[in-house]
Amino acid sequence: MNTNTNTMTRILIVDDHPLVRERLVELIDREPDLEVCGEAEDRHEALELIDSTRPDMAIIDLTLKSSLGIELIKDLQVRQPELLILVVSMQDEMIYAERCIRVGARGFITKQQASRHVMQAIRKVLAGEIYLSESVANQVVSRSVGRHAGPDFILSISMLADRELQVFELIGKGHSTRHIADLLILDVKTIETYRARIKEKLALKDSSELLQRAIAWVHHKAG
Amino acid sequence: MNTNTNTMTRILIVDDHPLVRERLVELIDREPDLEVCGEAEDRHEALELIDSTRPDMAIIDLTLKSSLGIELIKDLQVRQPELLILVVSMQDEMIYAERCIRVGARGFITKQQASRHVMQAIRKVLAGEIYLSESVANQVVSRSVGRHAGPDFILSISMLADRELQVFELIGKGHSTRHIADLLILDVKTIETYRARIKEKLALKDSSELLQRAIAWVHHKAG
DNA sequence: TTCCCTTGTAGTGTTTCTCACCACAATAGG
DNA sequence: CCTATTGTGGTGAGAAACACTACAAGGGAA
Repeated sequence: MNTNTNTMTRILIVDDHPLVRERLVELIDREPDLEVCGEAEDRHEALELIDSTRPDMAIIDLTLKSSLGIELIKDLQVRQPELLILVVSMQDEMIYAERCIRVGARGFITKQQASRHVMQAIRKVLAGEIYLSESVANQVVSRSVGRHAGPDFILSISMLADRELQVFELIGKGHSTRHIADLLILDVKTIETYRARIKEKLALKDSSELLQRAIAWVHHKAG
Repeated sequence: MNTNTNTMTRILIVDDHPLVRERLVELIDREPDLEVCGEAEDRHEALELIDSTRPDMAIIDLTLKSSLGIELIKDLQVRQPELLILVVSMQDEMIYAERCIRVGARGFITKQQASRHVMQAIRKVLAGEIYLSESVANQVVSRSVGRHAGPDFILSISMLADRELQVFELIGKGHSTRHIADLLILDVKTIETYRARIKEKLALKDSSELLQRAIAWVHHKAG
């Protein structure tokens, strides 16, 4: 532990994979101005450490054992609103990035990225900017080419009309078009129109992209 | 690189997470009698390195990008039958451990384990024994007793063949039949056969039941 | 108030997918 | 040794998705 503790940026690591934690600790501790002030494996430990160590930044794994990472982000934001949160995820699904940023994270990087990118992400977040890893950012770009999509891609789902959203959620639960039609007492053709409109609004190109988004959305809502 | 190369046990690491790879390299290289002879991110690199470096042991991440972990184990066994394989997984699902051991892996450990357990696993496998991490071994017990997530749900899924399970999981992530065929480099017709067999084994009557089960399964695994 | 855009609803015709069978070689299990 | 399972593909009929088109009702912008 460095003696100049008060001049250093203090970082808390929350990840349930020891190998990853250990490597992160090394990467951070060898920077002269950064230091790891704690390591947590789960939500409970994380909340305790956040209170006892008051870090400047937290690096959080999205997929912890018990509780969802997203909930943890929200909790941390409540306890310490000025905390900078960088999410490290195993999945490069852009949905997760959206969700994380929406609830207050300042960066999103996947574990597929080289460690120098991890450090870049840390630096960028510390500098007050938002960091998105390239694969995620590319998806964002390719999506905002669509004419409906503005810079507020994060809110894109809120652009859906009521019926569209209803259908979207049923899709995400794995229901077929026919089944949805039966449930809503509408013609199959009508549901097909909704599917088409949803795809257009969310700039999705085929039905599996639609399905994936819908699954992720339902998953998200369910917590 | 140590000069006594020929007296050392050479290990190949296959994992698509740089942070994990780097940490494994450190752990291994600081042992006097072990050395890392290569690192691979995917199946292709792994097969190349196995031929060019002829390692004594391979440490393999089960969940590579396109979830071909099990297939990779089989391939490696074919190319170099005397190769000792230790599987490192993010999931502690017993099903995977079973399958891995069945196709020739000599050990199964999760990334939730502390790094000293990783080294224990390496040593045990090198000594010719089979290593299973505790959490996995515990699941064997709790599976015959516990009932939280519906044991027959899991049991029935464990009746799926390797390829069937792969396809099942990809379905649950929302991929289309065509996309799955592309990912696994198989004919669409082959995937259709797997779909049919999965439906039969799990007693599902149509594709949306299949989809719903698959989504639920992926969800279940992801927590 | 007029006009355009969005929403809710549905039809037509073409392409793509699903499904119920079939096939066959290689193992695994008994 | 024999049978069931697994991994891989094929055929043809029927179902579903897709790309358009249509049209009435409502909501704002001009």
